[in-house]
Amino acid sequence: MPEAVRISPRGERTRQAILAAAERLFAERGFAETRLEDVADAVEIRRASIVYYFRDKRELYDAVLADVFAGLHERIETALLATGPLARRIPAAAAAWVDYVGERPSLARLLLREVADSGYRAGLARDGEPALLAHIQPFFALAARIVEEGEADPVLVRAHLDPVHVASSIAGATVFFVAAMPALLPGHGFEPLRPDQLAAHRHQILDLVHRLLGIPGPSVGTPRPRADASTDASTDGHGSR
Amino acid sequence: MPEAVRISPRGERTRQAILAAAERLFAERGFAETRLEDVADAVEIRRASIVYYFRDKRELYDAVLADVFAGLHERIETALLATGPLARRIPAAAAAWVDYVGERPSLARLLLREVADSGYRAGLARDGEPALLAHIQPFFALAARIVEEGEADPVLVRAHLDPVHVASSIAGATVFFVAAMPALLPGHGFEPLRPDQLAAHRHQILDLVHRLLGIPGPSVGTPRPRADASTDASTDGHGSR
DNA sequence: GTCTATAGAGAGATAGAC
DNA sequence: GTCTATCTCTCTATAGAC
Repeated sequence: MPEAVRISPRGERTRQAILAAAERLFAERGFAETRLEDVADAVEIRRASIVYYFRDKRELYDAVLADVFAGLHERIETALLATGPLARRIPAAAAAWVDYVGERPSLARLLLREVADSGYRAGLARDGEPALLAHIQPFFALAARIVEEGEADPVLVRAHLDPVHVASSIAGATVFFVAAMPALLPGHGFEPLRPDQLAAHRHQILDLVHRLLGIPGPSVGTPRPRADASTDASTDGHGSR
Repeated sequence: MPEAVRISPRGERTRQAILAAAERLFAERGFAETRLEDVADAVEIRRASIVYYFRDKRELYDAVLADVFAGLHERIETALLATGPLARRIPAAAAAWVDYVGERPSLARLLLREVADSGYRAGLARDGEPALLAHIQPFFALAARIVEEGEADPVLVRAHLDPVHVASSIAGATVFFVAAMPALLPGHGFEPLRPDQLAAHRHQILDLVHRLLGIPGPSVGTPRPRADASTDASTDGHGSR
């Protein structure tokens, strides 16, 4: 249902600014705790103007989720549908996941919240449908393709794993890594988004994936998963948002 | 600061009932979305009566967190301070973690939410201090003891891992496993709390821990991490809350 | 201990001017 | 497109009777 609201260049900029501000605030505070007033302030417009672009708060939130998940899907899809054996494409997809979360850490918190909300309550889109599900569906379509392909792949058959189990472990580990670190070690200078620390995490995840697939991974001879604050920042300085 | 409010036997029962109902609702819906009215309804009292036991909503929430985390701490502490080599106690602690989450799944969602909230916003106790931190502190004390002990332990020294990294991966994986499964596969009969599925997850986690410690784990010769809905429920029937 | 009743703040939605 | 003004509802917190 493409909203028929055509938008001028200026309007498009405003719309994007609203989306960006909302993404950050919804991620940091959650749906209920986020005030439209604060979103408006961040964009330096008035609250009522938001309604011009998004019917109501829920629609704005859904637009944010759609945006964030679409970006992720694109990355994962690219990795999974590339050429080459599954045993390479699957780790590539895991790496793409980690990198995307690093670039767009809002995703980590939004996902954390959506998962926490899931199953019961009010996290429902306008039509009373669970919000997360709609945005996750494309990933299942992807997964189904891969599983099908995997049934003819000796590596996958041998590993004989439960994709949901695997995906949920990876997702949980990364999302916790990004969001929980600064939380639990305030003042320790922890920066999970710093390129070197993110790389360490990526390494750990890849290691796990390879192990689950039962194929030799990057860990061979490289015992490096150590990422405390004392790591020398010889890489560079940015990596935050 | 022990509240000086002495409570009669009847009062104690009411208090516990409020705590239990609040735990479930805060976990399912989050702090902001939970109505004290709903808590009262669940206990079959009137909203105003809650105030007799808990000054306000925030205090009730903090009491819930304190209760849940205290229970966890007890389990982990027991496992970690037992006798025997660290290489056995650490996996035991991981298993205790998984089992506790299985018994008290509220913890998974509460933790998910607290982590998502962390860093920025309003998840602050009365004194303006981050809520999570206070309840997590005892775990750090524990961790510090173990790290100190580990410095003299050849196994630990060799593995040379970052405890925070490890703990966050394990926590993330389990919590996602418990909360994300039913969310992402509604209607698939997924029951992460079912004993057999929980056992499969515990196995996966232990495997990971052993691998990280660089010692032989339970995985040797037992390729069993498969936990889809088709698993025959030959164990038993309960395991839900 | 538990209740009824009410006060009071907050925040989303809407109407309509510019 | 963006604003001001206002309406209305929801929910917490409080006062005080039983």
